[in-house]
Amino acid sequence: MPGKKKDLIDLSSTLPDIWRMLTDGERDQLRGNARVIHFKKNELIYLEDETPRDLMCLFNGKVKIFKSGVGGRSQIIRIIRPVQYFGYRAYFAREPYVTAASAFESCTVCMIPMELIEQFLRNNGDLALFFIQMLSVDLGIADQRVVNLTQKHVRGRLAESLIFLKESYGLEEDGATINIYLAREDLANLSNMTTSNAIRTLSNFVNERVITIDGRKIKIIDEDRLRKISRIG
Amino acid sequence: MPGKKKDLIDLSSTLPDIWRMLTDGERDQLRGNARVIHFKKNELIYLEDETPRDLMCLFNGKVKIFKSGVGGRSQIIRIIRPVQYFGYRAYFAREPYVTAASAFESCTVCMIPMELIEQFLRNNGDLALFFIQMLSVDLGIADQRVVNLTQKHVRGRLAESLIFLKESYGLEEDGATINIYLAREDLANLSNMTTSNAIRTLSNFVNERVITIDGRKIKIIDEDRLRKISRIG
DNA sequence: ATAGAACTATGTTCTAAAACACAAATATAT
DNA sequence: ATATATTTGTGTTTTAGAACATAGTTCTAT
Repeated sequence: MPGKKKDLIDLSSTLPDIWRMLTDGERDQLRGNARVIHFKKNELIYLEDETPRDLMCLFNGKVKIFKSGVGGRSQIIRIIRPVQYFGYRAYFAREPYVTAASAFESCTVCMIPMELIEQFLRNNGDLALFFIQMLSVDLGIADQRVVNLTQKHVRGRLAESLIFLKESYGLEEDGATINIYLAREDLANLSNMTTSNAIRTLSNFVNERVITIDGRKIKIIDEDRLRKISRIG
Repeated sequence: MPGKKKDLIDLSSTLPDIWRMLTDGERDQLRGNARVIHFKKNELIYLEDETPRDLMCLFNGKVKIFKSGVGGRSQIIRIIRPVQYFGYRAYFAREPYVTAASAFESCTVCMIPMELIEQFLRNNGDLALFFIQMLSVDLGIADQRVVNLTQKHVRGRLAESLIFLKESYGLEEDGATINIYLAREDLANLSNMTTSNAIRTLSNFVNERVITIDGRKIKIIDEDRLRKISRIG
């Protein structure tokens, strides 16, 4: 069916890790079952308690994975950048989603039925190891995050988030501005604090000449100091 | 070599999940490479920053996985009961350990070289899925734990830990006493609070007739109320 | 272009939990 | 058995950060 949107995507270049590990037959199956879906800014990609069906691969845009906790307070659990996979954990655990995902900004996501992936990796040790490694890395990060979010003070947590955002999404052409446009509320939910505290602490960082802010654009002036603030908590 | 300690252990009954999935040849290899090691109470099993080498399976006893955070403050990340596997995450992530493990009480651990396990699961989809599922479940728990530890108040966190200990290690013959003998400090490190607060909050629970305490023995009197305290935070 | 909503900023008050201090009770070692 | 260390229990003080209040600012939609 020439002309169908999914045929226009070159999966071999957009799904680099997985594509490389597949046989020709598996690649055909993947081509026939992958869907590419576009999400607008702030649109929900999946919801807590839903049944997981697809492996998702973020082609472009930015995604947050979050959880609503006590009194509906939201906590951002992790953020996704291109090209990263997400949405597969709950399927493998045979559970409904315990998190939700939404688009920070408009983005393109490739959806591949998890049944297909499971079938592939049962006979493909490399692919199995690929998922085992991703899960293992994420679990290590989650363990670290428990300690950081519970033991560091507000300044340390915010500094850590800024560094984390920089390392995840990089800098703009000026080599200083963090390449993401986040509301203070999202910054707060990422760092486990109230919006007021995120705002106040950002101002403090500005006064201390560690960063500058221009609306939502954050420029890192003194990364060493920021890292030190993050480290000492 | 009859008489060697490792030959005395019947791996088919002590490693139920993995054993079931192996071929006869793999079972022979496993028998030849598995070691059984005994740890005394409070002995360290592995340390943060060490290189992971073995898959560990707890045959009996109780183990804590913990991390030292800001100012050396320790946080218990998860606890292991027989028969559970641990120690494999860091190997799969190709990282040094980010946690340490020690014996709550004297225990027996079976060590299997990770190289062997990796080799097995490359050709064994069921075994690969077994590890994928364990990691996926643990990652879901870690995500939930981030929210619980950061958003719940002291009472909610302690109530949650008590229920968690009960569900992990069960009750003694009286059907009420939690089957683990923990110092208040460990209870605090599990629940992200100071020892004083663990002691004080335990006393409060006693006054409210939710539990009774006799030294380190904790008896759950009103589990419904305890669950409610945990839920509302 | 303008109204309404959402976001940002800052000051003030309040509270949960940490920090500290000390005594009593237990455990451990010699 | 006795001394020493560790753990438990409680009261007091201090503080980080939440909650609340209010105003200015910037989006967004029609």
